[in-house]
Amino acid sequence: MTKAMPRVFDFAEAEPRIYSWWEQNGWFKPEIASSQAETFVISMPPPNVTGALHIGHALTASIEDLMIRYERMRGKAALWVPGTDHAGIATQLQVEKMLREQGTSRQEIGREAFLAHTWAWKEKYGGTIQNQHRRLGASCDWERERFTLDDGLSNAVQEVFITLYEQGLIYRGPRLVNWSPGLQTAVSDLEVERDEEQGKLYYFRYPVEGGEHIPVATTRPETILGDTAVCVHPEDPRYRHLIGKTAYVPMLNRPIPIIADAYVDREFGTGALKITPGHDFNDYEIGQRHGLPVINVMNRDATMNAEAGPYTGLDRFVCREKLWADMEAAGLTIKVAEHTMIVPRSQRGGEVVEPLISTQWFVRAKPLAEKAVAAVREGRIKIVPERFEKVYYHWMENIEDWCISRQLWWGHRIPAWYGPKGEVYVGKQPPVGDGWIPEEDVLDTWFSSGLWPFSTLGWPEQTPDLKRFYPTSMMETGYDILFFWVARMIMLGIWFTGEPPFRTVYLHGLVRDKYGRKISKTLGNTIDPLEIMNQYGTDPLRFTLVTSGTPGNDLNLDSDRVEANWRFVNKIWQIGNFITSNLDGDLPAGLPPASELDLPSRWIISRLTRLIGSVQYLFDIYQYGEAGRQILEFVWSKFADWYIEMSKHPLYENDEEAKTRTRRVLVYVLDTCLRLLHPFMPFVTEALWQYIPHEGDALITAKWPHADSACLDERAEFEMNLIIDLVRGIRNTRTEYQVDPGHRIKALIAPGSNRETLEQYSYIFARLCNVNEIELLDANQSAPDQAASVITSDVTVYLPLAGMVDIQAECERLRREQNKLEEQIARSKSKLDNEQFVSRAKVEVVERERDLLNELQASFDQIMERITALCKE
RNA sequence: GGGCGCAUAGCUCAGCUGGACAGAGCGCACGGUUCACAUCCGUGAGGUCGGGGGUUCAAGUCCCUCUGCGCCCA
Repeated sequence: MTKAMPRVFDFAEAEPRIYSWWEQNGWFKPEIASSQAETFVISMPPPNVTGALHIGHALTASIEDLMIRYERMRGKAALWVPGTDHAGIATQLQVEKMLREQGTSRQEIGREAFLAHTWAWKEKYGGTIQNQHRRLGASCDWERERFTLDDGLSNAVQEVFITLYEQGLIYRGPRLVNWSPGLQTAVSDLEVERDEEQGKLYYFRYPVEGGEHIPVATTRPETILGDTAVCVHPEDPRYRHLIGKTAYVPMLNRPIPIIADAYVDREFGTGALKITPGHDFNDYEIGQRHGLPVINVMNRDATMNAEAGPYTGLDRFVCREKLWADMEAAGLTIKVAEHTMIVPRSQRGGEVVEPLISTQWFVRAKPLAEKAVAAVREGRIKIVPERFEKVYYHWMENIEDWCISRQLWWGHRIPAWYGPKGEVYVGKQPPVGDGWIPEEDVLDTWFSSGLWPFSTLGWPEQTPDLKRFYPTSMMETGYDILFFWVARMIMLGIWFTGEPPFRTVYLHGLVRDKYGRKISKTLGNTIDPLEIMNQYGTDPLRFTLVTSGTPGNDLNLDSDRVEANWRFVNKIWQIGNFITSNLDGDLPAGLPPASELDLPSRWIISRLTRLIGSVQYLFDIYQYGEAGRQILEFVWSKFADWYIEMSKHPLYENDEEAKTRTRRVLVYVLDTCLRLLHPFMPFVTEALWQYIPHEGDALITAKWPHADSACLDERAEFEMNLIIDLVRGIRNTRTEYQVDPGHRIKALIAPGSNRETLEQYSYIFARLCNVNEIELLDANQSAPDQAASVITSDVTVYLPLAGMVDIQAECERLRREQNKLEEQIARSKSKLDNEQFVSRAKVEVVERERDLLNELQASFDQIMERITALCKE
């Protein structure tokens, strides 16, 4: 006996209840599968521990949960490892902001107190995002949750650092790095964004010995103070005579050489280049080639240092103005021109990043990258969509050393010590003896997240989890962190475990607003997933996120679609309502034998079987969105609109066996649809499944459907298509003749070759197009003149609409139909007359075309017969 | 400079391995209180699939090229 269902799906009530029921039963754990089961493992991209859920997380979680639920239903030991990231810069900024509001600063309270504050902050806000993932229905194994600063993971970080150092792959040294003056730390190349901006190009005259001048242009005049050469093209006739002479740095009068290098672009600016190895990456290289000294003129806060002479202490931009004004006064300036240039800005703070000489720790990336490239080339890692493989190769093959030290406090402290004589020691513990000072810097957050797939499973310990679940199966994340994260996981994973950390990389796009604009706080177009879930529930949000786009491409999120999918959720619920309210007592599980089934049942089962096959194919090629759309189409436009409507006939008649058969089909189809939909919409499907007859405890652990080709029934599909076409034709005709929808009409059917079927299933017309009286005509019987006709294949339905049918109008209608058919027949015939088509196209295609032509021909004959009988010239 | 993506109905998007008439949702027009659902049902209007060329018996779908928009790398 089934329980009565509530009339509407109360997601606010159901979601938390169902989620904790799942969780408490341990169904999120891989242990529910047998110990021999194949594994399927995803490491969740760890969100910022103190962050809040945004729409991008919702997309990530929706896709990953879909994958996990699908594989779990397929019987795999599915493990989704959740966790969070300490997000060094972001979190430190949050806490510093708080301290500022309290009137203090991290410098004031010191490192230890600051870290205590940050841990407290993490404890306070750390749970937020996990709970928000619960709201999304994420079926991850919370008992295996990890945090990048956990002891185990910190140990992994140290292990990796020390090993790489011992292998000579980590080194420390002064180098030109990207310095973020606002954050007061070095950042990696990836953390610098380069955008075109409108700036100025300053032209000025560089004094040369002997009273000559050489014109030079720069976008950053303040760096003049750090120039150590002027460089010209060796073949530039304008300046050739100056090569080897001495120039003098403006305002400082420091002598520097004029050198020649083919790097100089003679077309740009004045064709002469000032060289500042201490503040420009290209100049640094030129400086190396020519053995030029490196002069650093800036402090870490981007004020000028003592090397700047009279400008010492000025901010870099103030210095720029002041220096230029002084040069102008000294008659050294030429002009200032508008200029579009590339400005490097900090990804985080947005301020202009300064190339600065600084002693930092680096990873020599090339050896790691080589293995990482090979893994993808050899197919041990597959990237979906495939086009990203090219992007990956390009980056990996041109990889630069990775600056991994950060002048922050929140993060993994670099395991290094400096001895009293300036020695460097790398290890977990300081060496014995006095005077060893620990390294102050911490590691780039991505260094620890680069270990995520194996550090979360216990590495470097050979834990049972590591043995069973590593390598993981799927890395699902946004394409925007392909380099930041995915590439580094691959490099470090292979280097340290000897295996790629995952088999497949699936990259999704960015969520944008409905007009395709990037989501940003300043634009005010942020989409809060929590707001959407409050309004519509989780399922519509998830379904929308998964079905609105295609892999690897950005998706424009339109709230109208969420609303439409909310209606879909209701539709499913109402289908359940209908079916459960029409059940009575126990129902045998499964389907009755096909031989006992009526035409609509054989048809819906055949269509459902095709759907399952199609969904399987689409899942196999990661086309989840299309799969979801097809399921929706089936549920709404096949099952609800047709089968359920037709099922009312047996359900409301008195044949108990027919009733039972229909109920079994209804339950079977609904059950299968719920299984197919569960990975997309876990809550409503589970909630509803509990109301229908089922075996097993929960849908979350139910078996994924497979297509049984024995259920395909082409004949049934043909016959149902015919009936559906006729029903549609009758509906059209009724509308065209403006027959009141409530008005029941009579139909005379000339059944052609389908007499038996139409006789048996004439109730469908009664039910679906309000025809109350049906008469099947014999071959020799003629139809009344006062009737509209609906023609499909060799069947004609006459609707004697007394007083409504104007014969002339009907003839016009028929002639329009005739013309249309003639066109179609001509098109079809010309194809079949084409020898090339018949000989080269696949047999099925040719056969289908022949069938089509036969159908068209039959309709055409019918229509001509009617025209002859009815229409006089 | 190199690479990539997108361009399909008024709007937002599908269309996977090329195969009759090009699809959905929303919007629009018309009509519907019958026992799952007005969070619904029925009917309809609306598209030279960005332009051009090519491959093929067959192209929105593959190739080339041009235009526009966006992204990544340098």
